[in-house]
Amino acid sequence: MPSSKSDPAVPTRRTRATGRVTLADVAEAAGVSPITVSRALRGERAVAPELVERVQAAAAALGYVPDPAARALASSRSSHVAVLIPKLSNTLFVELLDAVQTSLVPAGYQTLIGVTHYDAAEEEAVLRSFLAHRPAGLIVTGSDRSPAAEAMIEGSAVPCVRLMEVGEGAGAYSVGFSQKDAGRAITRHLLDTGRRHIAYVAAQLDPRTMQRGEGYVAELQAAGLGDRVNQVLSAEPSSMALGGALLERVLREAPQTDAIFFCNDDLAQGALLAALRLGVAVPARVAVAGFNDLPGSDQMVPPLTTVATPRREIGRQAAQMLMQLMRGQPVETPHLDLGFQVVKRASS
Amino acid sequence: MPSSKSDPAVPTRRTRATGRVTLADVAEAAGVSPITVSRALRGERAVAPELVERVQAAAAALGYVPDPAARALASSRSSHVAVLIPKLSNTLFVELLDAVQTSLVPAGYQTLIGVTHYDAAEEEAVLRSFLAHRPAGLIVTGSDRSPAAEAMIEGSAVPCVRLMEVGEGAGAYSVGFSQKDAGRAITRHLLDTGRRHIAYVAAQLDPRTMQRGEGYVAELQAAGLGDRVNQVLSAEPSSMALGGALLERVLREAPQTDAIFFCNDDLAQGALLAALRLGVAVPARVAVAGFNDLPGSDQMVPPLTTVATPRREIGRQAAQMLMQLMRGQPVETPHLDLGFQVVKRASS
DNA sequence: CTGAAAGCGCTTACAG
DNA sequence: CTGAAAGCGCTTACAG
Repeated sequence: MPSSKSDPAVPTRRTRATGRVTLADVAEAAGVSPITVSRALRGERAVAPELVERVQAAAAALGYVPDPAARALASSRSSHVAVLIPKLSNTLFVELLDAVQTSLVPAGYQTLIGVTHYDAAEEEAVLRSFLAHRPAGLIVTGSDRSPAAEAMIEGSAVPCVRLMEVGEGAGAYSVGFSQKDAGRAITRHLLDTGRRHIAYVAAQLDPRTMQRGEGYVAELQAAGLGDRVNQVLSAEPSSMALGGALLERVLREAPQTDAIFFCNDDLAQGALLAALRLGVAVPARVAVAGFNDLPGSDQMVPPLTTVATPRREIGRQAAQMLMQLMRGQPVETPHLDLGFQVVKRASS
Repeated sequence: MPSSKSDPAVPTRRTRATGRVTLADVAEAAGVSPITVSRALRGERAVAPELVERVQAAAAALGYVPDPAARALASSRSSHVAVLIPKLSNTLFVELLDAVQTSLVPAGYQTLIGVTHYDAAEEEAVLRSFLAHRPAGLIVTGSDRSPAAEAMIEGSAVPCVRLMEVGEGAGAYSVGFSQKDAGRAITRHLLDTGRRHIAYVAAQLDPRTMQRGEGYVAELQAAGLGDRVNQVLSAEPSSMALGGALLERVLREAPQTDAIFFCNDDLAQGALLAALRLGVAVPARVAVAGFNDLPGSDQMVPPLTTVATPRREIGRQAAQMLMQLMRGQPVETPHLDLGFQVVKRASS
């Protein structure tokens, strides 16, 4: 029979027992105080090895799982890491996210994903909501945000690592590569193969896209072809269909074009398929290069020349860096440049 | 000058002031008790309209943001919704996730994303960790999980909606469509165009893939072609490159094949590109059909015949259903079948 | 190295 | 319709 509250044989229990195994339960089982359990389980030193063992055994036996909410409330630090990315429709960001998550989850952090849609107001709203969770860390894409958003990040004092760009203007900690240098490198490759009328075709127009364009311009100028600069910029979201349309447009409006550098592989893939449909010979009539080396680029007909970007490694290293910051450990290389690789395939 | 703790003019503050604006601050500003603020802000009835207004004004003026951890601890329900998907490398799941998130975030829920990699042990680990957060709701993909995982879901009493499959065996609540019927429909389309040697080529081999295969078999049998069944199953992860390789293999091992139904568009896209490379005429020599209508399928050469699946709508509706469950509201259609659409393009 | 006390910022359950 | 009390399950800060 269930014992009533007035039953004197039953020790007084917390009124709102949730049935959950708590620190106190483990403490009782191990014969120590709750605070000792807390310290032992968190691996805080200053606990006798013997007690640590006893506590761990008791915790395992009871199936104890710490309550993240209680922990967050008491310590004013949650186990959440907030990750802000512009879009889920770009494979690049999904892979970045996947890599970050793969590193963080085994270490006991929960990833909170915020999609900003390249919109400052949305980013601020997401940030506000996330910071209320007192995340232990923050990972954001690039360094292009509103002053208000920057202020929120600064004001929160939450460790923050920025992805994809590197160095000056990329906050205190960043992992990425030089977008401009990458734009230069692929442009140089096209020049090296004899192309002289090279267009840069971009969509979405985020800061990284523009930086690649700057690299393209710089390289043309260095080659004495500054007057040949032809940037075709579309603010529309990037897609394969758009890439095809832009190829057509460039060949119509600037028929002398003999090479196109697309800011992202989805555009370039779409352009290659459109070229097949239209009977435009690639690379004979026009060379095509992309950026990022996304899935499928090596399968195209012809295979797509592109710039391979180390996004998985960027995600992994950013997670490592953030974990060091969250633990209060020093970071030896606050701006980590992981480089890039020009991948020469048959489209150029 | 900063007032010292012993300064008698300073009212005693909580020792560990975090600087955060709390319920108590709002209560003081509004001249009511904290509990009234709590109720007013949560929109609980039984608060005088005038007070609600006063409280909201005070909260806005102070920039009050509720602490999710405190809320979770006190109510033993967090604002988290855990979403379990097999992989981030399949666009299908990313779009599902995006749709779920787009619906949930504006309603004040935080999405916790768990990637299971089609691995039972990983799924159990993720589930264990997520359930410790006492999520308000749970969204999982399909109904293929270990008894241990099912038991954890049941035992947690957290409302759960399953995605992509529908009806019997798909738990208490599901949003999706009949994978088997979709497999039948695309097979019938191939039969209708005169094909008689149709192969079903699948990778990854999750339950949904197998259900599509059952539909393929059923439709062939219904057409009196039960002896023509040719299922080529690869446990490898799905990819465009694999699709190309499987096309080659099928045409080599079963040269009489005049149509291939691939379980996912990435395989089919890879097959179409391989066909271009190899000079295999599609659809003249062999018709190709895919599944899901992923980005790019309409751009292929020739454009890919496939089955359009309403994954965004599935994500959206699942989120709506879950919100009703989390609010304790009744759900009129616990198994929501959103159907599918055969998209006839030039590859068949 | 260990612990008793207090508190994190909310909500629940009980009164009135 | 409103509130005082207690408590959610941890960690911090202070002692010893």
